[in-house]
Amino acid sequence: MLDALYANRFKPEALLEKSIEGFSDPIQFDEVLGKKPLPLAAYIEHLRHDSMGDYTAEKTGKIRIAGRFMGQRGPFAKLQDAYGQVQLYIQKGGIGEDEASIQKTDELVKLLDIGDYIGVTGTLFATQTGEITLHVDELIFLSKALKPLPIVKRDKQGNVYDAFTDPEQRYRQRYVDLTVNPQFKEIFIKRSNIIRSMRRFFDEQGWLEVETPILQPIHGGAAARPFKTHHNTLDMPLYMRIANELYLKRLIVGGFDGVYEIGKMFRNEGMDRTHNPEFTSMEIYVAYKDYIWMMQMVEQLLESIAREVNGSPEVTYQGNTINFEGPYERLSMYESIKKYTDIDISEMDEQEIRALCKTWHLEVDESMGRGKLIDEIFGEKVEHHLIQPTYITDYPLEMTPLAKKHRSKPGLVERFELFVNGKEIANAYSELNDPIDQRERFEDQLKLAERGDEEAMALDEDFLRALEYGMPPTSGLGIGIDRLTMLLTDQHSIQEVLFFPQMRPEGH
RNA sequence: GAUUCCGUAGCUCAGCUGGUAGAGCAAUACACUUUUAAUGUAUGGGCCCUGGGUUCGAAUCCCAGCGGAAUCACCA
Repeated sequence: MLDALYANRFKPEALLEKSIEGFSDPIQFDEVLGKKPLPLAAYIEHLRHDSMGDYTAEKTGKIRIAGRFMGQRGPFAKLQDAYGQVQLYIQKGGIGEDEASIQKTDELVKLLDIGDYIGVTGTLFATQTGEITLHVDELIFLSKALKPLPIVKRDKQGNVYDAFTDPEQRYRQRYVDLTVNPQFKEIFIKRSNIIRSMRRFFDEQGWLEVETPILQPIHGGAAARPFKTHHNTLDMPLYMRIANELYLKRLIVGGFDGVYEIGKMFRNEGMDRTHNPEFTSMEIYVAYKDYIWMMQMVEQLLESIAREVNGSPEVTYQGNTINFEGPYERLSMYESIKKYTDIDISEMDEQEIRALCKTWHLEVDESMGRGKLIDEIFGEKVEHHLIQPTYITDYPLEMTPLAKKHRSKPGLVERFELFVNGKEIANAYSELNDPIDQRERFEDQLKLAERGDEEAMALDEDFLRALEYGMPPTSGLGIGIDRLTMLLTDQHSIQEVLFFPQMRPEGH
């Protein structure tokens, strides 16, 4: 049952009567300037810059567009399509073939509400104030907005009135946010451009985009708590993937030179402004390469994305200017700790490092191995200093069960993480391809699990079997797409780069 | 999970030390057929998040719950 608001707004009998032509003879939107449908707002922008006002009817001909009616002031109305807003001139008593149709159109215009979809045909002209405007000579009703949109107004100084800003409503009703807040819509367009740009970069190298299982019997490849589900026919538990690394490596074993996957990962952990339970990652594995090669590849990749998406390798993020031009600073894990604390821990054993942590009042417990302790120090003392893109390399072996041992530094692995603005955005290894070593590393993880480390990695026998058939030397990389998007769009919160961030259900 | 702040009209918000609701925009009607957020006049519109408590009386004070935000914890 419609309440008073909607009954008042819908005026069903009246509208049906006025709009019958629109339903029976659906408008066909012409192809104009090779674009269909015509992005009129973009076209007008083009005319402003390139044609110096040559937007006469002779030049542009009749134009038909469709979109949302977004308010009226006298004979001037706004029509909004996917690309922006265009002013319409709707002259009372001036639209129609004969008296009857003129009257009908006038009545239809009076019944329009903000948000209604209409289609119009007309010619362009410039008003006294110079705004390029569509002089409407045909108008049909297409679809009704029963609920009123919150209308945001902006003046010439850029002041915003009556903004639709409540984050809860913006996220829950993203369709409204996208309709009335073009600045937030832009973020999502940019996100799409980032992914397209990345995909093109990889495709140009000849690497293959693949898809691997999201439902996995063993949740391998990372350390995190999974979402668990159940398959009825097989009557077995399945896990939503926390990573796809072990599957992509199986494909390298299968003979591909380079494979990558862009997709959702799922981690059953806390939510905050940089974590959502499902998030998008890009993982790539390239055969016959190592992590040194990968560092240089990442520099080229990020610089080219930044240039393509923002027009410059420099971006401003929360007041910091970040430059994605390579090469980036490279510091080993130990060097970085030495640089920011003046203490060299490279020769210390687990007990000494634990003692050091205690003098700094870091939260440590007996379940933490040497690797975790070092990670704790790094997170507390170093991470926040790394504003410009910086590679941290050569991690302690215990922290990284899937990376290859360092070619010259005992106890370390060939790994780097890329930090930007104090946050990790990429992680890469020279991949461990020795099945015997890999089995030992998994067994070390089991020991950590026995000590109470809930994130220790599970052993995957089939993955070991794949390695036993032989895997070429390979370098692998993962990039968090959401965090990269946050950086390139200057957003503080992951929710602003996800169309539908996870929320608690609305309850009453 | 902890702490702090917030929840009032479709939207943005005001409601002081308790006396049962206000503005602007949006909506409706009429007039105006024009401009560049905002024409005028009039009108309608509220389980003041939910449930308890204190009180003669609660949007306001107290408790619990629900939802959101920030910070912290967690998070390779």
